[in-house]
Amino acid sequence: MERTDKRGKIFQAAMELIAERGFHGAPMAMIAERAGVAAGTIYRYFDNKDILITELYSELEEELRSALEEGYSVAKPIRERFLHLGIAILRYFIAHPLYFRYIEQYHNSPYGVSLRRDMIMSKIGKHNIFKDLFEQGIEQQVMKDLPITVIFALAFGPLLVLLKDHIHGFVILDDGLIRQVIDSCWDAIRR
Amino acid sequence: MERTDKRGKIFQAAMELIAERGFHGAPMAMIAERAGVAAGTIYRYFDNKDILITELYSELEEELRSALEEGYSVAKPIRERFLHLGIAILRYFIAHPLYFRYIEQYHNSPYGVSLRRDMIMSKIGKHNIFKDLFEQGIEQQVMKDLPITVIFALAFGPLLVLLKDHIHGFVILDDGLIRQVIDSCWDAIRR
Amino acid sequence: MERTDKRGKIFQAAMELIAERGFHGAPMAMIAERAGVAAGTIYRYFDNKDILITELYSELEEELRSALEEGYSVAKPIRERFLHLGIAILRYFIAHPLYFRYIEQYHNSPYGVSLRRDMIMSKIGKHNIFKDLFEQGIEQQVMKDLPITVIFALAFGPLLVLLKDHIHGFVILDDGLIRQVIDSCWDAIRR
Amino acid sequence: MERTDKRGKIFQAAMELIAERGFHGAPMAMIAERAGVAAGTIYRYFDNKDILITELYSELEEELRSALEEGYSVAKPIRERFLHLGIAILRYFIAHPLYFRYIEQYHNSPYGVSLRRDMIMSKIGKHNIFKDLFEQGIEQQVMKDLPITVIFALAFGPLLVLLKDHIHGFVILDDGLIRQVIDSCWDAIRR
DNA sequence: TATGAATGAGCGTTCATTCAT
DNA sequence: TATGAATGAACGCTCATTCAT
Repeated sequence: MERTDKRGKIFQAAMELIAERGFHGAPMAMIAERAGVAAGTIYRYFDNKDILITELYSELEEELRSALEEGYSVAKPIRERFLHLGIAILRYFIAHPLYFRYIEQYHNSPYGVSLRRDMIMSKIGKHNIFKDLFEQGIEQQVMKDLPITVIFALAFGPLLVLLKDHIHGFVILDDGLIRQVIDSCWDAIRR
Repeated sequence: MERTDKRGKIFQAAMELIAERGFHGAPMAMIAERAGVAAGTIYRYFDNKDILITELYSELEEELRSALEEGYSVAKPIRERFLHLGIAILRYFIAHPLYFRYIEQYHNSPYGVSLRRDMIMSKIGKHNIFKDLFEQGIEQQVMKDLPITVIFALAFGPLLVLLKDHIHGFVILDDGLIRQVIDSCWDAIRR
Repeated sequence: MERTDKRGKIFQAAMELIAERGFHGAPMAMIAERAGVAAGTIYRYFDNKDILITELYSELEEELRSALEEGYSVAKPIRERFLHLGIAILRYFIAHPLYFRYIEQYHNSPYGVSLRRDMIMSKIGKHNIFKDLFEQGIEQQVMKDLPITVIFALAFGPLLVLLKDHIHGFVILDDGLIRQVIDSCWDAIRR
Repeated sequence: MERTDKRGKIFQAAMELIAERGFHGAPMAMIAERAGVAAGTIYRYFDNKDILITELYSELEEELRSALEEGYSVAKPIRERFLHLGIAILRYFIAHPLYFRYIEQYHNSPYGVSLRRDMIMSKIGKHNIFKDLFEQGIEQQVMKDLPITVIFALAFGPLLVLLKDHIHGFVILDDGLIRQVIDSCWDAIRR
């Protein structure tokens, strides 16, 4: 459609700058410059900065969801599904560290407060693979009988911390370590 | 001494506003107003906003540290020490939710980037009770042989997520649940 | 090109206000108002107030230099060249009293301290017509054998005082008086 | 009288700071600190900063006048009296460079604009030794028949420039040079 | 549709001055 | 008389947003 995909360029520029410098380190003029458009042009695509930020977040979240669902099958056993998700999350954000930083920035800001609910958990609509997985896990007595919120925290809380550490270079998450980490998370929630 | 303790009032006002609205949602004039002082007065106590923010953080961190060390004994067995710390962290921040929010804001900002290292881990000087505990745990083969960073993430990552949830009302962490959570964290790191 | 020449208007407004009221009597908002622009607009043309002040000075200095060089010829005898310069200086600043005041303000401020060297003397590059003139004058034994700094002071010090007086209305420098003054200055330096 | 002469200390502190840093580089709090008094104390002695500045100027001017009058005799011939004054001015300010800087600051500011009239010329009351000297000089046809303002500029303009240069280290005014300079000034005004 | 100059509210900070002690 | 904590107006500057071109 768009010859130059200005919208995409604005998105990319905003994502990079905000991920690297925070919302207040990324003025609209700077986003425009990096996107190669005029400042006013951004407002053709987004009503204001808040909307740009929020839509960008939604898009990233959607992309994450589809990445996680790739190769995911509800037919597989609980544990296997859990391992798949855990590994997929780590791999995804290791491959896209800026996405992780952006999402973090978002959650840790007035923007994120409104739609709330933990990062990956943001189940809009009926089907949330995490929720489904955990409910089944508890039902089948494979997982501890704890509130889903708690299961979620036990399962993925460590990943958030580790991804931060990985991005900052405090630890290197290779495939072996990733597997050990997810196994340990499983230990936390399994019966 | 101080009849009115303006410094304390400024601290409290800044902490509340920043916890609730972020650094940029808390202009100095607003902090001053909530503290019941004139804008210029803040500068008698803190050279500038950055220093106010940083000193406030240091103070909160120090308070946390001393809260955790209360009743903590290196003489006790590893597992018991771990339980003590986990429970203490949750209880402390449940009692002081604004402290938690403030500290989160701080870490998720250019300020926190410099001293980096996860929240509670910020070990100044030689002895860090977390580091000591985990090193001994690994050495005594009570904990998994993983990098300390990873152990730390497994042990406390869930708590960060849960505290957020608790503060937002998505879960209620009573004593029973607290205990179950910490037990589960232990499951993640124990051999 | 520019229909409205905002940069020029800002320059003019800044020059007038600073000349009349000093640097601190000319807030950016006031400069903006007189220039007929918004306060923020100034910053499109000048990074900050210091740069506005410094560039304005450079521009004025350049204009002065070119005014002095007009009709000046190194081929003419020393005395004639001296008369030309003296008269030209007085005429130039009588015609542009605000320039004189601005330049004075500049030299009498932290800004002017760095490039220092008396007002008109500010020789950039090799060739300074004043320096050249005085060196030749001394060499040819037409002028007293004194340090150039001293010759300069004797030659132009009176002009600075007189221009101030003229601007304040304490004396009226007409062509006759101008000539007498410059002749007297020549008396001070000639052998 | 005053055991500690706070007024004098405030004067000295203000003079030094303003001479070195300009009016705006010398906040009342800084003056107070250097004077060893509390900020509020200054207001016991001077109604406000403007008055402090103005009174300080008057005092310096008075001190200069009395320094110049020392050894000055109307009985001596014109030329001798002129030499006396010229040399005395240079010596005085070479000995008190901060006084010179302060007076310069003062004249080059909104403060100095009101009482105006050139530095040393500020004749309050009937008898001004400069005015008297120049009037007699003209009358006796020892000096050129020029407006007193002009004579004054020719006589003392060079000194102002040279003192600046001396203070900045661009020239060293020793006794020999001082004499040559004053002689040259005499050349400018003498018939 | 795209531009980017222009806007002006809002920020962090300074400092002359006041006043309770 | 002296203090210095407190005040708040005013400053330089930023940046989300608008709008004439």
